[in-house]
Amino acid sequence: MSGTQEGIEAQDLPYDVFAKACPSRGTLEHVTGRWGALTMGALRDGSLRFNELRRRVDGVSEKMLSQTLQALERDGLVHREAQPTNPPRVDYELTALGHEVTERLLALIHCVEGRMDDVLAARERYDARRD
Amino acid sequence: MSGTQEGIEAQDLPYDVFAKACPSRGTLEHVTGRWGALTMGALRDGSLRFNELRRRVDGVSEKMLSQTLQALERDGLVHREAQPTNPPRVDYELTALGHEVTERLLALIHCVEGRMDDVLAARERYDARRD
DNA sequence: CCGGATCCTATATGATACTG
DNA sequence: CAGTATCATATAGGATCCGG
Repeated sequence: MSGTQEGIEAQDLPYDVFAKACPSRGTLEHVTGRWGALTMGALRDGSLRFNELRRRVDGVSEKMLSQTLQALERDGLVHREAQPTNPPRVDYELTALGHEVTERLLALIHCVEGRMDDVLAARERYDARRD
Repeated sequence: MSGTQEGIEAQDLPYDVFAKACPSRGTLEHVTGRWGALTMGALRDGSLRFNELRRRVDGVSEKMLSQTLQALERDGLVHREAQPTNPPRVDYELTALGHEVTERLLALIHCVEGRMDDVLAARERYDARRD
């Protein structure tokens, strides 16, 4: 037991995000978090510098972008390439693993974006029913 | 400009999650949020009652589950079926829209779960390099 | 240009008690 | 059972200044 999804095509994976203590839960949060998802999505088409990323990920602060990138780099999803020049130049790009994850992530994002009209309509119905 | 992803297969979608003010960003957060993702994933194989969900989504509190379900219901991703019996019985299930989203979500989750060994190895390398 | 350090606020989350 | 209400806390997030 212990909170896992039982039966039903359980492939006996060693990692189960439904279990409270599973480390995959943390990584999933890095990937799907507010800034993690957008950062990885922004890097899909190639490497970007720090401030380029800041502009693409509209609204992110320096602090959060820095923090987000470090978590993604630590998880092996993003590679950081620093040039010891002055002024410094740092490029970020997805690793092979990062690309795999980002593909799924973008499929999800595009799915949501493509259905937003339905979502907004549902919201109006929900709010109306609560007068 | 305005923070959108330009060029590159831009399908001119009306909604762009990279834009700060786009409502899709909020919905994406409901879907990918700590409890939203797990809740939708748990509902994939059929409807569940409130406390069944609580047990499947290991670690969620009553409050957060309730709050999460309301957001997902409002977005039209989850349907709530309440029976006016005593004691009350309430079943939650994915809507058609919810299923579409959840499929993508689970593809992402399984991708992450299946690559956790790589992630954990990357973490050790990262931490070692920082002694 | 790329962040690190600091301070402060908002929000998310958790624990507990209570109700129909 | 299925929540809501309340209180307390942790964490996320933002603004700003500073240094390599």
